[in-house]
Amino acid sequence: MHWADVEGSKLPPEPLIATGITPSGPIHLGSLREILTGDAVKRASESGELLYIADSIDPLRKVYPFLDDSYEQYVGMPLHDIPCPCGDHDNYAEHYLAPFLETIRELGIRCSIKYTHTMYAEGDYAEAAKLLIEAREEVAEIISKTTGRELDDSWYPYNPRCSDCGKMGDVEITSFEDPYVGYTCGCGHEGKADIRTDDGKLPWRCDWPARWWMLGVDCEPLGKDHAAAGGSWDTGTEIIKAVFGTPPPHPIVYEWIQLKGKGAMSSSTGVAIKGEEMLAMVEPEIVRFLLMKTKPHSHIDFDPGLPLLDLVDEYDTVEARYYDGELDQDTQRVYELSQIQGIPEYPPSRVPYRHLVNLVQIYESADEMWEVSMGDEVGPEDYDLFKTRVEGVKYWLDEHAPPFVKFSVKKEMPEVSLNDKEIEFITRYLTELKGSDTWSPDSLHALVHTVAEDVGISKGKSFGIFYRILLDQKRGPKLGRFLMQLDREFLLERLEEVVE
RNA sequence: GGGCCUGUAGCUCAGCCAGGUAGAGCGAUCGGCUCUUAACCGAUCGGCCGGGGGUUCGAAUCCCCUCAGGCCCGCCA
Repeated sequence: MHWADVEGSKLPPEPLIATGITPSGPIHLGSLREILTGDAVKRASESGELLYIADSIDPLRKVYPFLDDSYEQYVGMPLHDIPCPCGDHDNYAEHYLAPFLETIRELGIRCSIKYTHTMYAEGDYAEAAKLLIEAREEVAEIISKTTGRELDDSWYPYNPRCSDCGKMGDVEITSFEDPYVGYTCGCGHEGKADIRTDDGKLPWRCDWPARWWMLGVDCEPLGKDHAAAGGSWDTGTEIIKAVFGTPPPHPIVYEWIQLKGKGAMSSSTGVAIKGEEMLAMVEPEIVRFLLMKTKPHSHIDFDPGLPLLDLVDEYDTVEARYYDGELDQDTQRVYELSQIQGIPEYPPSRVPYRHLVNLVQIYESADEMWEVSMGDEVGPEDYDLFKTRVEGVKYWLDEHAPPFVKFSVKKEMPEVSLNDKEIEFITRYLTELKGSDTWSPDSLHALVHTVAEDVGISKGKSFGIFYRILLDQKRGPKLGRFLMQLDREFLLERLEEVVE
């Protein structure tokens, strides 16, 4: 059974599946795994609901490397109250969230979205905050017991926000008279915060169980950081039982995604591929496929270079076999869970990504490529699919392709000096070419061998001549297919030019 | 100090949860035309399933121990 079905079968009917993120930086493929895991389980469990919580009231912790120094003044303020880095969004949180929300929409994820700053402002946390503060000694004991961390008597499970400087970092609570906590801030201000509002927030270790309780969360995918012993999962489960008297949700722990050779993806280190960058390279189904085929607890080494092509090929193969009914049950399920909305009635025809890597470098427009590719396998109804993939290949070539796959067909004959043998080779090749009206990648390829044999020139050299006169490079893509992809007239003219 | 994950063919991995004759893709080799760098088809080669012990009629699979690698927590989230 597929992992999503296994997890789904453990949940009650109509489960509420919750996940979330603190939008403090670019949201990458690793974070995508969290919501996609939730989405898979939601699909596996009938009539489940998926909830995505953006922790927009969480304060900015520090000036991350991707921020400029002016953000120093906002450290300690809720993300929702910090200006947008680019100026186009309402605030800091929205700046990072907006492209991500667009990405998950394109991935076919249907979920409701909540922002913690509105949840606090609207009083959703009022009851939970009260219960937690009243039980603060017990909560403190749970936290210190499971983390080994010392919490003194003045500790409260509540972080007020200074009404004067707007920051949460340096505030100490001095009293509690329901519903107000009195505090003094490092800025010198003394005030009180209404725990029924967004005057402050619960610390994460308490916020999390509070959500579970008040929303009735049945299942939550969580990163391995939370799951480690003494982590927030351990304290959260204890707190929800002790303070709220309800059981914790069913956890699904997922592993990190590593960027091959660069370590774990992380927004703060910049080692990451953003969700929208993934979609710029490959179809959304393929992003889903990567995560659906891998069990959440296995880590993924993602390599956006040449191995990306293997992933795309694998998807194409699985897709073709799906419609041929040749897949085992799990792989079949992987394919289904990779779809954006429903299973296409007919198998989509996809021009191989590797093939397009050449075409994109030969032709200017997608239409030209389309004409060259139109064959038995590709019908007009697949044009949109084709265009999307062409765009993806272009992006991949610009951003992630290794240098040796890149080339450009020279419109003018490059300056090359060919010796008599080489010119003789091309002359013979051209004559043979003109005499044959059935060109195929194989025949063009084989012709190199026979002509080279006749002329008495080495095979390696003879292949090289083509790359020199067409690309001004010593090497290039597989020759037979490559020559077929070129415009026929253009190829003949270039060869004529060599002969002259 | 603690936790999780991984270790199966040259490489990437599936199979483990519900024990029953070790699998796929890639690579390699050979053939398909004298076949190149990244093509296609067919075939072949290839593994005491990290090591040790236990449970069992039977273990890659379950249990214990051990070795190796990776990551995370013990600030914050």
